Amino acid sequence: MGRQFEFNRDETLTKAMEVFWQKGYKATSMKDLIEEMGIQPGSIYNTFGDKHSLFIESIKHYGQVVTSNALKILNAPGSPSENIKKFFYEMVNRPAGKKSMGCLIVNTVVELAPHDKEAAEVVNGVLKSIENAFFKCLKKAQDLGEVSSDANISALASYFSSSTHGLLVTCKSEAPKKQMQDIVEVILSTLPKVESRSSR
Amino acid sequence: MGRQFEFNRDETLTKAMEVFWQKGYKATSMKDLIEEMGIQPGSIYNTFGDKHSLFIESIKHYGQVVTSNALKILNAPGSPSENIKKFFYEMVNRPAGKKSMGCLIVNTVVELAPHDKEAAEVVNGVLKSIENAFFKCLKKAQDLGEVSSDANISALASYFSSSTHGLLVTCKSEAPKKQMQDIVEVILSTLPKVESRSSR
DNA sequence: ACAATTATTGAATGCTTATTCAAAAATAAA
DNA sequence: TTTATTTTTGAATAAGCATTCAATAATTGT
Repeated sequence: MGRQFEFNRDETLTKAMEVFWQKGYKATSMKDLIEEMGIQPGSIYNTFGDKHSLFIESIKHYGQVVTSNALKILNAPGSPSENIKKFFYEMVNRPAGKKSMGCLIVNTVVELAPHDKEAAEVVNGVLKSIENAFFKCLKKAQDLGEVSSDANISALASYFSSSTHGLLVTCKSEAPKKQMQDIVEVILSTLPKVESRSSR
Repeated sequence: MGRQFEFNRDETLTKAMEVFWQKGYKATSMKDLIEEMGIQPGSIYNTFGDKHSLFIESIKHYGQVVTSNALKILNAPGSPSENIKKFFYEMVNRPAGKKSMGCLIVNTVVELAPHDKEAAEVVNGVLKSIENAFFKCLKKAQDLGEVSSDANISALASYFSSSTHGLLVTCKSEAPKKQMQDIVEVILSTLPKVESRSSR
């Protein structure tokens, strides 16, 4: 009963997420959001609450997408250390346009986390999930004998997570693809090779 | 001739730099700057130009400090690979208060570089200087036989730079010191040990 | 057809922002 | 002491900001 919505909630949320991703929280104005989401202020406030609530929902949504994507790669059947390699090579092969955008989670850690407890909780949760996925993947690798049984896989999981952050910052600073590939090669050299292919 | 300045230019610039470092560019208001720098708007505009010019000068100043500090460590006499280790252990042992502030250069890469050409030029210059310091340090290590002569030291330099970014993001996300140490251990495992001390 | 309910609209709100400027204060030269 | 020069002050400005709300439009149940 009553008038029905003219817009799709998920679609407009995705639009908002993209604006925040591209411009950051503070640099995104309600005017930007109104234009990109294609709805009027009243509809935004009625549906998502204020700007901050909309941002929190945006990073939660982004977090879900990025987490499920990471899990899909790291939990894929077959060699777990090959899956970790795929994870990093996928990062290097991102579409050029999205490179300067980095990752909304990492961007939020840098821009907001220290002063915004609510945002910090969300992004720390996402980071913990992905680090945990690395850990489980390494555990499996260890069980299969791909990784030495006395390796500190907890440390390795933290390292891969941190290395991901590093790549996402590096790719925002005009680094050429070749350089990104070089970095990934070194990151992965901390893992024993499954098959001895090509490089150095 | 004429009235003389009542404040010290460098001191107020340092104050401004600290505010930008802590809060970011967009989240820092002129009111914040007026309070922290301890001078009135007219004096700021008269001395530094507008907010953006003051920011550019702030990141240039920060860049000089951080670059000279990195060079001091990496170019120190003695073993170059030991110097690289010191560089990373120094990062882990930063005062706790400054951890959530990360690094103004990395913060700027994430917040502004993609949309602010002038800021991008400054920070990319700083990053290039530090990566180059890593390269020269690795070259010296190679000449001394501390690093294998067929190692790709250009790739390693990019890797150490990217790893630094990663650590500076990780430390902004409430990561405990132990975890930071673990990560550094793995980062440094890509370097051959000079002396075989403790950990693997 | 009417009443009740709910979404949409966009102008209006009041607050914050960066920036300017005229007046006042301090200094140095004449 | 007066004049010229330069800095300081802080109120004033105008633009931009997030947010609200009364009016309007669309829909459903009676």
